[in-house]
Amino acid sequence: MPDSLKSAANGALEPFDRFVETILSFDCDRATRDAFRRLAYRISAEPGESMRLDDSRDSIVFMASGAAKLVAHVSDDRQQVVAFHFAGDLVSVPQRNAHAYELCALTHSVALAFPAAAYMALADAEPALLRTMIDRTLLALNRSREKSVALGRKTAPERVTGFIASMADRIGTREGAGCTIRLPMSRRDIADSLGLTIETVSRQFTDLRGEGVIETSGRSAVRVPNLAALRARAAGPNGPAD
Amino acid sequence: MPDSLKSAANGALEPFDRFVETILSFDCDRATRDAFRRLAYRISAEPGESMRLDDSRDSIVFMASGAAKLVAHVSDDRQQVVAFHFAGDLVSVPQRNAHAYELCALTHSVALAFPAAAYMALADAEPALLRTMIDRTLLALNRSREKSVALGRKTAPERVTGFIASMADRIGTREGAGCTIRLPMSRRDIADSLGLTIETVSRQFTDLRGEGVIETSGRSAVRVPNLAALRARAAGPNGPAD
DNA sequence: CGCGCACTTGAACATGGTCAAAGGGCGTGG
DNA sequence: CCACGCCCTTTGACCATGTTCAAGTGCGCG
Repeated sequence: MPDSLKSAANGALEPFDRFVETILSFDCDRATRDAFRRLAYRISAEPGESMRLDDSRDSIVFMASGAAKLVAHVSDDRQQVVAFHFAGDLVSVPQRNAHAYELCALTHSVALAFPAAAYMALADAEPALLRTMIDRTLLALNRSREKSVALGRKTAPERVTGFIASMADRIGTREGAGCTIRLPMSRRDIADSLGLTIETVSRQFTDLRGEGVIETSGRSAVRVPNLAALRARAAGPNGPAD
Repeated sequence: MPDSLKSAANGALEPFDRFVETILSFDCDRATRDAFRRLAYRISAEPGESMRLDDSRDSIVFMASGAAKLVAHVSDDRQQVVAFHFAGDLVSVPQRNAHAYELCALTHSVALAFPAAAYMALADAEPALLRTMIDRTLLALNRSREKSVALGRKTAPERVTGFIASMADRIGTREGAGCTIRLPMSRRDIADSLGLTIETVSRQFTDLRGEGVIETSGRSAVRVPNLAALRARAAGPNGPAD
C-alpha cells in the first residue's frame, strides 16, 4: 500500500505533518523542524502487532493515527496495560529494565518514534516545546495516578464503570445526555488494564447491561444512554469523594 | 521554635537555599532566583499533618527535609497512597478534582510550595529548569507505572517485598551485601500504598522475618541481610520478567 | 513505669480468580 | 450472499487469596 493512499485515509496528512501540527504547533523555526524530521522514524503496525522500537534506549512515540496499548510484562502469564493511547497522543516508552514495556497496536496505527535523548536535546532549543512535553507528561502522570487509585482501592464494578466513563470522554461521540463508544480493545486488554480477569470484566458488562446503564451491539460498540448515571456508579456507593 | 534552629537541624541550610542547590543548580540568573523566592511559600508540618496548600489550583512542592505521602481520598474509609516523597523530591500536587489529593507529612517536614502555573511561567525563561522538570516528572511517571503493575498484577508477597526493596534503594543505608532502613511510614501507610490491609502487610512482614529475608527491631527499623535475596523474591516465583 | 495505640495473630468470610463449557460475532471461503 | 468455523465472549460452579472481625501483644511516649 503506497504512502499516498495511507495518508489520504489519515485525513490527507503525512504522519510528520500531523506531528508538526499537533506538537510543534508554536512558532518553530525551519531548521529545528527539519532536525526533528531527520530524527523521526516512521512505524506502522497492524492490530496485535508490537511497535518496533529501539529497546536499548528510551523512546518518545507520537501516535499519528490509530490506537495502542502500553503493556508491562510481569511474567509469561501476567501483563499489565499501563495506558491506552490514541491519535495525537505522545507516549514515553522506557527502555526495557525491571519490566519489559511494549507499545502494541490495537487498530491499524501509524506513529513516529524518536530516541528520547536526541529528541530532548533538540527540544532544549525550544522552550515552548519543553512546556508541551511537561504538560503532556503531567497529564500521563495524573492518568497513571488515577489508575493506581482504581487498582488499589476500587472494586471490580467501580473499575469497569470508571473505565467506560474514561473511554467515553476520550474516544466517545456525544449524543445529547448519552454517548456512543467504539472500543478498539478486547476484553482481555480491558482486564489487563483494570487488574481483573476477562471473566470478571464480562460479568460486569453483563450487569451494567442488565441495569440499563449501557447497551452493547457486537463486541466493540457500547452506547451509554445517560453519562451522568454511569459516572455516578463509577464513584462507588458513597458518591464522589469530596 | 525559631527558624534558625530548624535550619541548623537541616544541615544549616534554609529551605530556599536547598531548593536553589537541588533544583536551580544550573547557571540561574539572580533575577529569576529572586522571583522564585518571592513566589515560594514555606510549609512545615508535623507527623500526620497535612501540608496546607492552596487547593484551588495545582501546586508544585519541593521537599526541603522530612518525608511525606501523597494520598488520594476515594471515600471516607478508602484511601490510596499514590507516592512517598523524601527530602530533595519535587512533588506535583493536582488541584482537587475527581479525587481529593493531599500531601501529608510522615516525619517533621519542611517544604516550599509554589502555584504551578506561576512556577512554570518563571521556568519558561530557563530551559535548563524545564529539562529538570521533565526529567523529574518522567521519574514520577515511571514510578507510578511500576506501582500500577504491582497493584494490578502482583500478589501480596510480591508487593510487600517490592516495597521494601524500593525503600532500600531510596532511603536505606547500604552495609555490604545488605542494608538498613528506617521506615518513616506506618503499616497503614504501607497498606494504603500497596492496595492491601494492615493485617496482610503485617502477615507478610512476619513471613519475611520467618524466612530470614528481613530482620526488624521496633516498629520502623528493618534490616535486609541480603538485598539480592530480597529482590529475587520481589520479582515473583518465575524470576525477572525478561 | 504504665497506659494507649500500633502492630500482630487467629478464624470466618467474601470478592474476584480459576476451570470448564456453551454461545455468538465476524472474517473467510464457497 | 450465505454458510462455516474460529476465537472472543459469556455463563456457571468451585476455589483461593486477601479481607473482615475479633482478640491479644508490645513498643514507645508521657
